[in-house]
Amino acid sequence: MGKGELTRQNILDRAVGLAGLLGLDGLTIGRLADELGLSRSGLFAHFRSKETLQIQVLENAANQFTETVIRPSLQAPRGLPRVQSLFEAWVRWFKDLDKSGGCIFIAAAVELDDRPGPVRDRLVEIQREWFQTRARVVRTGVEQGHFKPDLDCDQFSLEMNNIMLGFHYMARLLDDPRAEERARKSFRTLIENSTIKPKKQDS
Amino acid sequence: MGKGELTRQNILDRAVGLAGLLGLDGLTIGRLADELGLSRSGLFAHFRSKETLQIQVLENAANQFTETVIRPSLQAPRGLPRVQSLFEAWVRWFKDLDKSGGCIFIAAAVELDDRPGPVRDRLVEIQREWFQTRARVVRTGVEQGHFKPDLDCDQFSLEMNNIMLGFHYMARLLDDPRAEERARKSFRTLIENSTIKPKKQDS
DNA sequence: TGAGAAAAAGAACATCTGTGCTATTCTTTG
DNA sequence: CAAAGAATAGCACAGATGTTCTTTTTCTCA
Repeated sequence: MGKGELTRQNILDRAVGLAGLLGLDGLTIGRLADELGLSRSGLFAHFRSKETLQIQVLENAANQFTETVIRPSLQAPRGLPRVQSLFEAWVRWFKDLDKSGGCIFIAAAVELDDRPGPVRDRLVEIQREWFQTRARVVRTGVEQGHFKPDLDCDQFSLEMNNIMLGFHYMARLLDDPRAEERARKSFRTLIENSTIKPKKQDS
Repeated sequence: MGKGELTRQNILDRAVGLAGLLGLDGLTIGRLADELGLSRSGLFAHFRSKETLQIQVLENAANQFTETVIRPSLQAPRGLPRVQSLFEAWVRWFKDLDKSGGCIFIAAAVELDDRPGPVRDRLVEIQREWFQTRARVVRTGVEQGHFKPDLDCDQFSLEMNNIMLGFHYMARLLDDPRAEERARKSFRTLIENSTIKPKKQDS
C-alpha cells in the first residue's frame, strides 16, 4: 500500500471529526488542509471533487461505526442481551463523539434532508441498513422468546433511534447533564413494554 | 409603522423558510436578496450584521411557532386533551414545513450544537421554554387526574420531543410514508404508559 | 544509486461571502 | 408641493470557496 493511500486515510479520519463539528458542507477543503499541514491542492488531488470527498467521509464514518458499535455488540448472546449491548455501544459512540463535535450522521441527516444527489443517497442507504440491522437483532430476540411475540420490530428499531436523537439533542444543545440518564430511562421503558410481562406483582 | 418595518418582516418570513432548507449558515444574504428582488446591501441595511439577522430569524420563527402551535392548543380543555392537541398541532407544523424545507429549529439545533455565541444562546432559550411549556401542560394533566400521579413530567416532555425528532428524520431523510403513522403509534404508547391504567381486561 | 512514477505544493481562476461607504430613489410630513 | 428623512441600490473591499494547471518535491523499485 503506497503512501498516498495512507495519507488519504489520515485525511478522512480527521475529516470525519470535522464534519461532525461543522457539517459536510461546513467541512471545507482549506480548513481541512490547514489542520493537517497540507496544501489545499495537495489534499484536493486525493479526491477529485468535494463531492467524492464527502462520500468517502461518510463511508469512512460508516466503517468506524460498524467497527466500534455494531461488530462488538454482535458478540453478545442473541436476543435481549444483544439489544442492550447495541444500545450501550451506541451511547458510548455518542459520548466519545461529544468531545470532538457531534455525530456526523445526525449532522448530515439534517443537512442533506432536502439536497438530492449522490451524497444524500449514500447517507440514506447507510441509515436504512443500520435501521434494518437493529430490527433484525430485535426480531431474533422475539424468536428467542425474550420479547413479546407480536412485537413490532421495526417500530422498536425506530424507538431506539428516537431515543438517540433526543440524547444527542439534549446533551449537545441543551447541555443537560441528565441527558444520558433520561435516555436510559426511555430505553428501560421501551424494554419493559416489549418484553414478556412477568406475573403481576403488587408493590 | 413605516415601510421599513414592513419589508423587514417580509424578509424575515422568507428567511425562516430558507433557513429551514439550508440552515442558518447556509442562509446567505445574497441568496435571500435575490429571492426577494432586493440588492444585497439594501437587505443588509435592515440588520447590521448577519448575526443579528440570524437571531431575528429565530425570533420570527419562534413567534410563528407560538402562534400556530402553542396558542391554539391552549384552548383545548386542560389535561389530556390539551396534551393531545399540542401533539396534533406540532405534527401539523412539521407537515406544513415539509413542503418548504425542514424545521428551522431542528436545523439550527444541529448546526449550533457546538458554536457558542448569541445565536446559539437564543436558540437554547427558545427550546428550553418550549420544553417547559410542554412539561407544564402535562403537570396540569396530572393534577386533573388524567395521568398517573407519580408521572415524570419532564421525561414526558422529552419523550414528545424524541418522537418529533424521529418523525422529522424519518419523513425527510428516509422519505418513509409511514413516518407519521409511526410517530402516532409512539405517542399512543406514551399516553398509555402515562395515564391511569383501566382495570385489567383480558383479551 | 538513478530513472520513472507518485504525491504534494504553488499560483491563478472565477465566484461567492459579509460588510462598509456613497449615491440615489422613495416616503413621509409639514 | 417641497424639504427632511428613511429605504434602497451601486460599487468596492478583503477573504474564502472549489477547481485547474504547472512545477517541485518525495517516494519506489529495479
